[in-house]
Amino acid sequence: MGCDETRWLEPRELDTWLAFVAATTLLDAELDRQLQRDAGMPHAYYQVLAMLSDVPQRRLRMSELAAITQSSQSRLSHAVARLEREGWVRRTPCPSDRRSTYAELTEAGFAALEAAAPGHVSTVRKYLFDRLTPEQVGQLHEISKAVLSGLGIDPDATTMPTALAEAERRRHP
Amino acid sequence: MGCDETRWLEPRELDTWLAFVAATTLLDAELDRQLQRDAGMPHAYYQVLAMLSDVPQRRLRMSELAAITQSSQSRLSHAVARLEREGWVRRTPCPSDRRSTYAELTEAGFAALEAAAPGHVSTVRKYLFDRLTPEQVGQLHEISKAVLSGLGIDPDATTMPTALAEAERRRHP
DNA sequence: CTGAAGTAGTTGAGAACTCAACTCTAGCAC
DNA sequence: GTGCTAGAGTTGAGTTCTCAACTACTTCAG
Repeated sequence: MGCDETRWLEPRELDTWLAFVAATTLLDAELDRQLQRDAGMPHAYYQVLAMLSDVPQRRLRMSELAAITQSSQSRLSHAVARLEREGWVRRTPCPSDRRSTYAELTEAGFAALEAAAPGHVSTVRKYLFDRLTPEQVGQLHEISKAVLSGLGIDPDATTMPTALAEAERRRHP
Repeated sequence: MGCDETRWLEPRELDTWLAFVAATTLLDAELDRQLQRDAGMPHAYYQVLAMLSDVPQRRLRMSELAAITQSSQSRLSHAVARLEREGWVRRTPCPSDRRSTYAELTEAGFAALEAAAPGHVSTVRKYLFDRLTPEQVGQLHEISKAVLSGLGIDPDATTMPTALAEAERRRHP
């Protein structure tokens, strides 16, 4: 019969897949562990602070912030609630659209980020960039962008200047 | 002063890092969503069943299983508890070492895996391998192995035959 | 202006994970 | 043998995340 239409992974693909899953799983765990231990926050929260720090006025609407951190609205809402309890982020209502809320990095939040950054960056170096040749960095960039576009994401939207332009354009089309 | 010894990421590296984090975060979320929706299990649990299915007798010691699924012992213990409640895995004591426990795939577990596999594989294809050229698959494999070895993992240990040999050798050195 | 549909954000319940503390067993020194 | 250190696994508390339901506001058709 015409059963089993599934196109399984070829051996090369399977090996690649298993290695890729293992590498990303462990790398992510390592990043979380380092940040949690040394800075008291998981990687996802670091990203929130980092994105806010890199933006004019150090504030963004919740939905913009969710978009550039690859977070669901719900997840971001819980995250910001925690960051706010910590005193690292402040929520303020948006005057022009009263549905919206600004998330704004506080001084304490900026200080926490500055304290966390060196350890985080050196972890990223240690486990990723130090192991790769310059060509491999380029390859990884291309591969990541290819995957992103497959997920319906404009690959430039993960880079701050463009991410902002995107968000801006979305509001004033 | 000689402060700020941190070697920050260069622009190329930063772009690569942001794209990589975004891609892996979203890809992982997509895999979890697909499996949770269509098979009632997260990706991590799928991996447990998949690894067990691929092994003689469809059973492994908990610690071996933890190693090849990149899981902490605690995480695996919780996971297997859930899979056991579901009737997909059975725990049996190991006679030769009474500290150890076997996790064994049940018939129902095998059936659940068989039912889940096509959808999972086609998601992996759709969002990863379909977007990559054959060269990029090779590059991704090399990059993943480089990262794994940086994490102190033998990259071959994610491939089943070798993973078993490793575990075997560890027991009878 | 009214109401329908869409957008922004929050909330609560439950699932999954982390960390540290714990039990039980093995292997080894003496 | 006795005691000591190490290994295998579990547990519980606390944290983060997901999903679905919800509120509140905006936009736009008519």
